[in-house]
Amino acid sequence: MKMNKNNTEENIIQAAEYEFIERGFEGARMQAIADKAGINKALLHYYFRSKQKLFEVIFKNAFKLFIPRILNVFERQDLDFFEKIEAFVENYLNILAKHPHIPGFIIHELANNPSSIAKIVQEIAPDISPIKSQIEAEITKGTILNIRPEHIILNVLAMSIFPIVASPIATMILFNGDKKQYATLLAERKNHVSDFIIRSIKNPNFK
Amino acid sequence: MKMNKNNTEENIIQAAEYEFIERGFEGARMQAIADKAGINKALLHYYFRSKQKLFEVIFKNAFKLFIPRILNVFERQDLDFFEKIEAFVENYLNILAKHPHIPGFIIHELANNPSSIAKIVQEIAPDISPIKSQIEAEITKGTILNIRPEHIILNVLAMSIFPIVASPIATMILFNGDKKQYATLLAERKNHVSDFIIRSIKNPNFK
DNA sequence: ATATAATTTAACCAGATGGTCAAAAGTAAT
DNA sequence: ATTACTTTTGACCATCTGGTTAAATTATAT
Repeated sequence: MKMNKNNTEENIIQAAEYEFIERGFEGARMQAIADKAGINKALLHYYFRSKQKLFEVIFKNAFKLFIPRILNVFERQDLDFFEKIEAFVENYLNILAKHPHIPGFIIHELANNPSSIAKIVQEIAPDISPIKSQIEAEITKGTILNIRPEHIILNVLAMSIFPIVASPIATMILFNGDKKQYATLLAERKNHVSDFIIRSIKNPNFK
Repeated sequence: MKMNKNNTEENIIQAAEYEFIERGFEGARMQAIADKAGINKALLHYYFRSKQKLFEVIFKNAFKLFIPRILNVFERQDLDFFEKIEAFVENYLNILAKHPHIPGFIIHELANNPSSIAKIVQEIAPDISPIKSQIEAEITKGTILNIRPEHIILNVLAMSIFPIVASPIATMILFNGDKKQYATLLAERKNHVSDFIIRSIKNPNFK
């Protein structure tokens, strides 16, 4: 019996995405992927030669989502720097809310550091130098305090990503495991994070 | 031949710690642990009945390190709230620097959420209500802005933990893979993080 | 229709993996 | 020295896992 003629590959990718992101490379099972895709395990190897190859496809996809369209926002001429931060945080938190398991997946797989995927990261990694220079320009103008751009970038990412990556523990510690309360907190952060950042970097003596 | 009479158990734990934290539960191999402990694989099962049991011991230890002695710092009467934050961040970043792989380990294993370890977390999870009430008291006093305590706590943890958990990607994105530069940045954060937090929560109109 | 190429499957395989067992080696007490 | 107990080992096992192969099925072109 045969129902899908051409979307087999897409089925596999979707199934693999779920399995790899949910269980990690080591935890993922080719059989589970085959089952979820509704196909034979041998067909998996027909489309993607090995677990490793299939994984690399999934990882690449995931990493592209993880590396946000920051750059777009920071190229916009119609926003001042603070507005750019606001726009970025809101966009990014929305993306993360849709794909909450991606960051943890990336981080974990990259910690196990097989050079194969490190290479992928290097290829897709974005160039943040424009953002750095924008921050430096703002510092020169005097609108924001003299803080190393890397700290600011890291703080924005940390405050955006960490609450999602660490949501199980955070839920436990902050709300004794109550997921609804934690979801509410996460929703609040769309405004909170950018406010928090801006309050801390803004030069109170400007003008 | 027999060299260690009684420290076998300790050898096992150390070896298992390394293996589990480095490779995760799924990636860890009992054989590797046995080898690293310099013993037979059967002896592993003699001391700890199963991989799962051994893992739970390691996880518990790791989690105790991950959950910092926050509370101690926040009970000190000789520090005002801002000084407490400074002390906490410095202490915590020092602990994390000594055990950089723990947070990622905890987060990843908890994401795979087998109820067995969720139970462990629940048992050891600290009570943060004293910190919450301290923050609320400061808000009432007017020393800090009206921000939900949970956001502040989450931000402190995020800015402390994330740069370490995500160090491979962060190093890649911020410094094109230059680990030394990233290490320098991490060192700077011992002052940066608390300053950044305090600047953002301090009420500029107080008194 | 028929030859050709692409897709799919069932059956298998070798190696790895967590775990067991009975016997050996070591330790301590009488 | 014998007994009794604990610690350690080598050999082994059932199962799982990624991967292969040859044959069957389906699609495509002539």
